[in-house]
Parts: sequence; C-alpha cells; structure tokens
Amino acid sequence: MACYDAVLLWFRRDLRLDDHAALHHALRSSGRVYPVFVFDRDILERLPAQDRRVDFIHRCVASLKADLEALGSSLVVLHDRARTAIPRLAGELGAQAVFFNHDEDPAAVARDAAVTGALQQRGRAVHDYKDVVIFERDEIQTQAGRPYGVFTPYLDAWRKKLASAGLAAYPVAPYADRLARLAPASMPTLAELGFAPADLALSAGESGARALFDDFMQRIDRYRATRDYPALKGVSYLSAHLRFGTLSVRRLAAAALARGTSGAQAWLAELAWRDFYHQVLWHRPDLAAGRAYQRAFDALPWPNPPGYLQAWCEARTGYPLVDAAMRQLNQTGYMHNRLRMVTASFLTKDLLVDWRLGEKYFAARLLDYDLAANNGGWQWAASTGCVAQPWFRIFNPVMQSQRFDPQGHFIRRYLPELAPLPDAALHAPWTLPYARQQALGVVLGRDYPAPIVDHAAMRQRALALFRAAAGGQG
DNA sequence: TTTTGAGTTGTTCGA
DNA sequence: GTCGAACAACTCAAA
Repeated sequence: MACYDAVLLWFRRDLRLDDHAALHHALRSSGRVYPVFVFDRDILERLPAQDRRVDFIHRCVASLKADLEALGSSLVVLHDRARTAIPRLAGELGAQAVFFNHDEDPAAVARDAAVTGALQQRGRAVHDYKDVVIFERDEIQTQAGRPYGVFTPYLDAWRKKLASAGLAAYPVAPYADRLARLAPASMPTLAELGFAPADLALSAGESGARALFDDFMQRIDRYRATRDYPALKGVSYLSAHLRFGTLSVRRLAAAALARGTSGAQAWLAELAWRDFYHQVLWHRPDLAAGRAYQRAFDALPWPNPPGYLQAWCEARTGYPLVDAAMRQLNQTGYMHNRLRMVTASFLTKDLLVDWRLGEKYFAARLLDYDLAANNGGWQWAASTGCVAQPWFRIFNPVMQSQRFDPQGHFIRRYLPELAPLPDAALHAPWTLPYARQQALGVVLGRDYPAPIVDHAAMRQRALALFRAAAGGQG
C-alpha cells in the first residue's frame, strides 16, 4: 500500500463515516486525511431552485461535518466546480493523492476522468474504489465472459459470488486519529447555494439512515408479503439513503444475509437488482443519453398526444391510483415501487407517451433518483429494456388498484376529495351513475377529473404500436 | 455447436 | 366465479 503524508478524501454519493471503502484506504495509507465535499456548480446549475434533493444532501453534509468534528476533524465544504476545485484544493493542502469511490453515472465518470487527468498532470495520485454496490462492472460475467443482460441468471451468479467472496468491511474508527485536525469551519447555507428549503419527511444523515434501517429490520421478515401494498409499511424506505450513501450497502446485505428469512432473501434480491442496473449502465453508457436498451425500439413512434404528459404529471388522469401515486411523488419526492410500475405503464401504454419523458420527470422529482435504476425501471415498463415486460403485457390500472389497494387506504390518503366514495367505486369512479355522484358530493368533471382515456381502447393502440415495431425488426 | 429451458412484478377471453 | 389458454416469438445463458 502506498504511503503518503497527506491525502484528500473526496465525498460524493457516500456521505457517511461507517464502512467506507475510499476513506478506509485513505486512512490506512496516509498520516493525514483531509475530508472534502463539493456542492458542484456544474450539477446545481441544472437544477430548479425548488429541487428538494439539495436540501436533503445539504442536511446529510451538515450531519457528516458534525460527525467529523466530533472526531476532532472537520469537513471542507466548497461551492465550486469539482473539475477544477479538487485539483486546486489538493495543491493548496499539499495532498499527494486523492481518494474517492466510484460513481457509474456517465456524467460522473466523465467528471472523474477530468479530475484524474488534472491531478496526474500535477504529479498527484488518484485511488478509486468500489463502494456503492456489492459487485460492479465486470465482477459478474457469464461463462462466455459477457455482461449479463437477464436478471435471473445474474441473480444466481450474484448470490453464488456473495456466498464465496463474502462481504468486505472497511472500518474507519481504528484510524480516526489520522483524520486531519481541522478547526470547525462554516459551510454554505442552502440559500447561499441558491435553493429553497424543502418539506422533508425523511430524516437525513447517517443517524437518520440508521434509525430507518433499525426500523426496517423489525419488518424485513414480512417484506415479501407486504412490499406490494402502498398503504402498508412494507418496503424499506432506505432508497434515498442508499442513493447518497448515508448507509453502507454491505451492512444492509450482511444484515439481510444474517436474517436469512424468506422476506430478507426477497429484499436481498432487490439489492442485486440495484447492482444489476448499475452494471448494465457501466456497459451501456449510451442509456444515459436516452437510448433504448433494445436498439430496435429506439425509433418507436410514440404518439405523445398533446396534454397527456402534463395531466399525468399533475395527477389529473382520472385514474385514482395513478393520480394518488403522482401526488405522492409531487408532495414527498418518493413513490412506492409498485406504483412506479403502475404509473410508468400508464404513461407509456395508456397515454402512449415516450418513456423518456416520464423518466425525466421522475429524475427531477425523486429524492432517491438513481440514473441506473430509474432508467432500467422505465425501460422495463416501456418494454424497451433488458428482459423487459413483454409488450403485450399491459397493466390494467383499475385491476392493479383493486389488487394492491383494495380498501383504498392509499388512494384516500392522497386524494381526499374521493374519500366519500365507497371502496368498490374508488378504483373507477366513472362507473357511478351521475345521481349517485351528486349524492356523495363527488361529481366527475367538477370534484375529480373524468378518465382521460379509455383503458381498453388505448391498450389496443399500444398493442398495435408495438406489434408494428416488433414486426419491423424482422 | 446445438439444444434446452427460461424470461420480476399481467390481462383478457371464453369455456 | 373460476380456470386455462392465448397473447408472439426471440434472446439469453448454460449444459
């Protein structure tokens, strides 16, 4: 292992001190480690001022800084362009090397290549590590040495590798005295970054992540049975913390493995999905530019009927489960996984809107937005992805509503204007006669939109669209 | 090389 | 209301 006097540890999507690959290696190889985080102008400039993610990250960074100060160090927080700021800071602090963890987002890959080039030009070393996922890049390949394009065999290989290789651990505490002694300094406020505070239900930072993790471990055995019901507390609610690395994915996998129950196994497979999509993006960076995984579907002539996208975004489709889900997204920055499928299917197969537009909307709204997973999920729903939903398999939004929100608890939570409706009518209010609507005080077109499309008719159009495109592959 | 089995999350139709 | 078949045929991954 290299031996340095002083190095930089660049935090990015790994905002924690627990089990941190790059930090662990930095501390082991250097007498002094300077922790730094950059609010990157190159990224922030492209975000709207009300983007609630910046508030969440800001809180996580403040929490990380406080944790470092408790150890006698601090965090250098810059509001700058990482491409130039990191090499400059390394020079100012006399750091001989910069340590960071991989980020496979193609924009981050390009940024890191630029930073690496600039550092090496000045004779400084760069050390980068796998940390965000369990297995990355080419670690899991088919027997033919190709990346997997089908999840089920990938999962099989992933589980085998996990069983044989085990999970690495990257402790930080034993070397904490090598964190640079830094006096607490101020960091830019959210307002100085140009962003407004958000109404966040999710507690930030490592302590917030830990609390959610402990809570989920009480429920993980029931995960398989409850995860599809948005009204239930069935899923982990850890996605945003995984996105920003306030939790170590290795700790999560270890906990699920140790638990060993059917529910824990089902959840472990979700972590494998995350690895799978990250690996797909690594091999297909063109997906980030909106290319379809199945190139034959790149030219699919999405009709994009005027007004449909906006109605979907604004929760005005007239399909209660879809609208409730979109309100959940708009109000909280989160959407239940089952509902991500329902709304994505509805936009692409019922409204015939290009999946890229839906993906873009999710990307701007989701607190847990992760390019690899979001793109993978949308392409799956749109039937353009790897082992996608077969195109003739189209969700029926009413049936999904009846199956997964039978008592309408979720719908009533986000669409209180429909609360007076009886359970049976909640999934398809247009089936109520006008007189009954009046009696209940929920009149379609006045209190809630009439359905924007007829599912059966649009299903036929979607089938025709895909049949033509699939036939054209010939 | 060829063969074989399988592919996250479904819906509709008709008996 | 319940059940099985049809929806199409292709690609992936392993044996």
